[in-house]
Amino acid sequence: MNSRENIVNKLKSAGVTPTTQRVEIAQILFARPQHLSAEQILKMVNKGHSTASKATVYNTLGLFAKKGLLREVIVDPTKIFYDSNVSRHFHFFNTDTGVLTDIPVDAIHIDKLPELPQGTESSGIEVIVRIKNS
Amino acid sequence: MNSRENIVNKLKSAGVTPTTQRVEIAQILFARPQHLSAEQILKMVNKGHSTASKATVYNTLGLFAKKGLLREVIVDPTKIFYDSNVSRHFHFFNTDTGVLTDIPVDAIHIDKLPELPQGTESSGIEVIVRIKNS
DNA sequence: TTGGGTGCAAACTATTTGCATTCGA
DNA sequence: TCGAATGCAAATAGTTTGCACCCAA
Repeated sequence: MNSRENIVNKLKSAGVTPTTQRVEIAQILFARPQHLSAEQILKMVNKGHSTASKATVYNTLGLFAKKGLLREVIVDPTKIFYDSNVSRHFHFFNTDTGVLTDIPVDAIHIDKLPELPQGTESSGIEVIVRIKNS
Repeated sequence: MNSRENIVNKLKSAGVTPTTQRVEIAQILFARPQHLSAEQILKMVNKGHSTASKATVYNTLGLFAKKGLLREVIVDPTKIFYDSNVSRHFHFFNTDTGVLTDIPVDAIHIDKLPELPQGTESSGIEVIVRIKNS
């Protein structure tokens, strides 16, 4: 399902030129919904066939996020997580283990939204439930 | 109201030894509810009577957060915000301006909470509404 | 061929750490 | 006094940038 061809098309329809490195990175990310840091992605890419430099990985992740292929999750002050699931959902963040887990959208019900400050529009709502081992 | 004496007592009751630098930092933070970065606090301290080094500011903020006097707000990958309002509330984060604003607790209603993963307990729920200038 | 993409290394920034000095109960 | 707190500078980690090279349309 996530054949190379599918990935190439996914990138194209997002307006991203499918270069060798970008396809390699995309194949890793979109193999399944997951939360990865740039460093993890860099390592995974370089275990595979093609390689990519640190700069290219960062550039690519930033580009994918801007094009809506990825979601940046900011929960840990030391690094950004990239979430290959861009559908609406929330997160648990375990501060002991550093592991990010999904909360399905229907597990939290928000029935009232605040008024936005004047002159602004929403670009997304995030719910993070911080947890620790008990 | 936020006299030096009050601040000293506040630190003491939180189990924090009230040294010169800590009291100075606390006076700035608790003057009113606000969201400040470590850098801003460093500058503000050093405009005042006493001074503090960068390391002391970071140490102090970390200590205050651990003791529950401050809340760390992680919304910007480049820096941590320290919120002197520790009562339950949520945040707007304007990604254009970098400004963090409070959302009163009653402006959002969450009527269903997710089950936590086994062996974990919650240490806080955060809601961040990202906004941009329209 | 030629402009976007890539790679490398250096730059940058926020934060942390090691260690000698100083402060305060 | 004597351990805790501080200050400084260096170290660290994640991320960004500058620029020369390269490849694919």
